[in-house]
Amino acid sequence: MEKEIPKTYTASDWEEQLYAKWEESGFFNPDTCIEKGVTEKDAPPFSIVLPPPNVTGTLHTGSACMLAIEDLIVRYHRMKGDRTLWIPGTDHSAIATQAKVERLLLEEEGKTRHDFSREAFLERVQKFAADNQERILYQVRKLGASVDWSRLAFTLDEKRALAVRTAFKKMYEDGIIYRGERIVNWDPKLQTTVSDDEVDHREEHSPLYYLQYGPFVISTARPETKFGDKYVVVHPADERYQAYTDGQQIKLEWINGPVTATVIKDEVIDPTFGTGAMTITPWHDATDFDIATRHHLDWEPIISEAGLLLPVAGEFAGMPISEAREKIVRKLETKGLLVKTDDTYLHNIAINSRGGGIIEPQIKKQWWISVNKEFEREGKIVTLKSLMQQAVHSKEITIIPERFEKTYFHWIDNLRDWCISRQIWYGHRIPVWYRGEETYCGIEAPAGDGWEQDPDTLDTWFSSGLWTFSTLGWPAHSQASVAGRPGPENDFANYHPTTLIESGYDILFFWMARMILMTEYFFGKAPFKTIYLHGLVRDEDGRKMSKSLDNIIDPLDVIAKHGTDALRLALVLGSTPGNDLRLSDEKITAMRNLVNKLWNIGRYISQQETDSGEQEKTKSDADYWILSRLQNTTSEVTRLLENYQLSLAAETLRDFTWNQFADWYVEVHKVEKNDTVLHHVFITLLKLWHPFMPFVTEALWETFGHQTKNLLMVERWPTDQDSKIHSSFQIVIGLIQDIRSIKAFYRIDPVTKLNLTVHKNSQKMIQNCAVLFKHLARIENIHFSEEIPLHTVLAQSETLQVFIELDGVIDFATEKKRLEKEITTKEKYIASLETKLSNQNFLERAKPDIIAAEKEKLSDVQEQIKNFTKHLASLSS
RNA sequence: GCACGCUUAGCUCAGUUGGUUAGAGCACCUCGUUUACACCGAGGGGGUCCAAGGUUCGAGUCCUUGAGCGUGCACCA
Repeated sequence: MEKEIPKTYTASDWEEQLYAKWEESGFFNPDTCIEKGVTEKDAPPFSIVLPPPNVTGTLHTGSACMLAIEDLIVRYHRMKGDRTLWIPGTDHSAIATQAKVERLLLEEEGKTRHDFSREAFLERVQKFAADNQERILYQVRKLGASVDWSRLAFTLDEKRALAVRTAFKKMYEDGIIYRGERIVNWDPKLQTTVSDDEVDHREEHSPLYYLQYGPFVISTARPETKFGDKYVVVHPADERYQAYTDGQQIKLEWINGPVTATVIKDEVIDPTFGTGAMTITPWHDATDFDIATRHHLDWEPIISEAGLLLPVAGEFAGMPISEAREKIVRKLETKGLLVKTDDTYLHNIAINSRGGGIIEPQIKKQWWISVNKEFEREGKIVTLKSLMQQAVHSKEITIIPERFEKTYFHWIDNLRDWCISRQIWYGHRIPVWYRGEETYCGIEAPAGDGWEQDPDTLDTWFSSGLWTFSTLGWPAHSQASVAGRPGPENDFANYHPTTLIESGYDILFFWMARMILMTEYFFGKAPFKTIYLHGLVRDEDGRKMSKSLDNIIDPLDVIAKHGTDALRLALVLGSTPGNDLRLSDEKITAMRNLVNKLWNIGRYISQQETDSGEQEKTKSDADYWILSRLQNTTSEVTRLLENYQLSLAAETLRDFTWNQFADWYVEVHKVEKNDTVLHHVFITLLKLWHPFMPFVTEALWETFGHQTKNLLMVERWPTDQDSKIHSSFQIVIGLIQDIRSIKAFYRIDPVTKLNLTVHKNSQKMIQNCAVLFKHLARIENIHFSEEIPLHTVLAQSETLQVFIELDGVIDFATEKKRLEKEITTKEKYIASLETKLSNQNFLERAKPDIIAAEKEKLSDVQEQIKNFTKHLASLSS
């Protein structure tokens, strides 16, 4: 090669142009692969959707982890010859995006959304989303993701809007979606409801007040909600309150004057908490709401949606909660109603996890998906809950790691109806119109005058729940799509249901569960076969990355410094599904070194004279050895990838690349010069590595592969031949290592060449590779003899023995000690093997191959110890 | 409260039907610039696999209990 190849691989010199080449080739699109003959028309499909990143977010290490894993799997399947489709997209993330834009408007222009018309505000949000989308998609490219850009989707685009409205309409007509007045999680800050799953809990100390409520003492952490309380609830079996009967009315003095309280007996009360008596505020507490519903009690609002006290609070009306609480407590105190205050009380406050405020439960009329409504499915009565359970229970879906199945079932057990309406503006509008008493649900607005559309929008996860099929042409093309025909209009038939979904375990409920719900409901099947959950990426101290800790690792910084391949490997190697992983500089550096190692193997190969006219050389022991190792590696890596054991696959490859190929075979090649084998192993290795480190392998392929014009990306995945190759070279390696070790032990300069004698019994094995052996072990002369010279040092590997001539160089007293120590170690081992093999139970119950292996071990060690002993004796003579 | 996970070499972690004398990377020690690579090479030290019981011929791996750390869900008057 004329081209000067740099000693180190500089990722930034390659990555951009390589990605451009891949993209231009069209091979990210399975239709192009079929068209160009890379993939068979009837090859098995492999489809996966990219978990759509938040359109206004930035790519974090978690997304990088996701992209690394998915691209790895996708590239493997594409090379394997599967019809591989990976659909990219972004999510409008309704609340998160709107909240962000609102914050920016306030900061930059001092305006709120109410300073705009709904349309004008949405225009601003859409512009912001569009601008940001470009950035996030650029980042996806930087990671090397081989997604089919021609099928790019957005959860809020036209096609998805049609899917959303179609889905809503069907569920509405089936009565699965209903409108109902129930208690909801209300965020006073963002002025919207959120679902149960979007609520985070934070522990907080707040005073627990004990208040005199007529003859009862009740406790509360929220005195500001107590104005309307006219029910006092006790456990029916609580003896302290036996004197009071259910429904009994009691007149008593309360915050703003006399009230009539009614006694309610309900088993939900925990008699051991506080005094065992409590008053209820059904409008602002879910448990209270349940009690009120059960006993048909009245309810009224105390706090407005803006978080201010209502007229029922009398003199406190109009105050925000924070201000009112203290004043109310003071008034209760002066009235003598405050019994005591417990300052040690710890309770959870609910927060909107989407950057919102403290949740204030309210009763509101909202849209819901009923998860418990029974309906008929193939002659059976089912519910959405049971369908979701069945999908995993029947193993139609496998979750990796398996333990998340339990978490999933537990979540479903606690699942309540899903509140899907939001009061924010950004999102899919609820496709329902009202006119007087009439309600209309449809894809389009109804004909006629006077119809008003529901102002609410849908929970962003409603549209995400449809993602696996809304991206595959449903509903526009799903009916007419034909399996086996190319083109996006046939995607539904070709690729639905998808093969795999991959994401962090933190969105198992938000997203996976909802996709299962939707797909099971609409199609009676699961949206994917396998769920692969990766862990959270943490900093090197194991902390979650966050802005406040200032410990965020930006994937783009890592890429700029060490390259995408190094980053991807750092996220894949040494990590297991479902377990968090720590990302450290050391780890990324180590991976960069691995990338560079492969690069330098390529560099070595490029410097060899490739004499194409030369006849293929006869294969040596070492050649057979590396070929058999390659074969093992190929089959092992393939097996591991099929089982989604990505880290082990990478580790297997690293071991082969570095410890077998680079450390031994490249050194062999310097002597034996078998270019054909060297090249073959390297080329195969590039293919095997490609899914893990796509850039450097493609770069090497381009530079050194040159026997084909194709991109490595669409080369065929290597298969292992059936023929088993045998080679004794591994034993020679062991011998060389033993010789080196002996040299180091005696502090002999490694460069020093030694002479040795080989017993006739081992002659053949050494002679087969004599030149090579001499070079690698630094041997000057080899004598073959039945007579072993006196005063030598024994080096052995399995049955192979050589005698190093070191008379006059070393102290044989030391050598005796060394041998004695070796013998002692081995004797211990023999003892443990003998114990095992003399155990009748072991012989009767262990599998025969295990017993045979143990016996072989024993005889091997016995042989070695015999050699040592014999040699020790010769030293003494 | 219910559930799940982690605890293996100084550090970070692998170890998938229980079966080589328990592994890797980094770090450490000794030696080395041999023309692929010092982002390197050769050699080496280092572990009662959290504890205690149990099942088994055999346990890092399975069961029970406990400890420490972490996570999810529920409750929270």
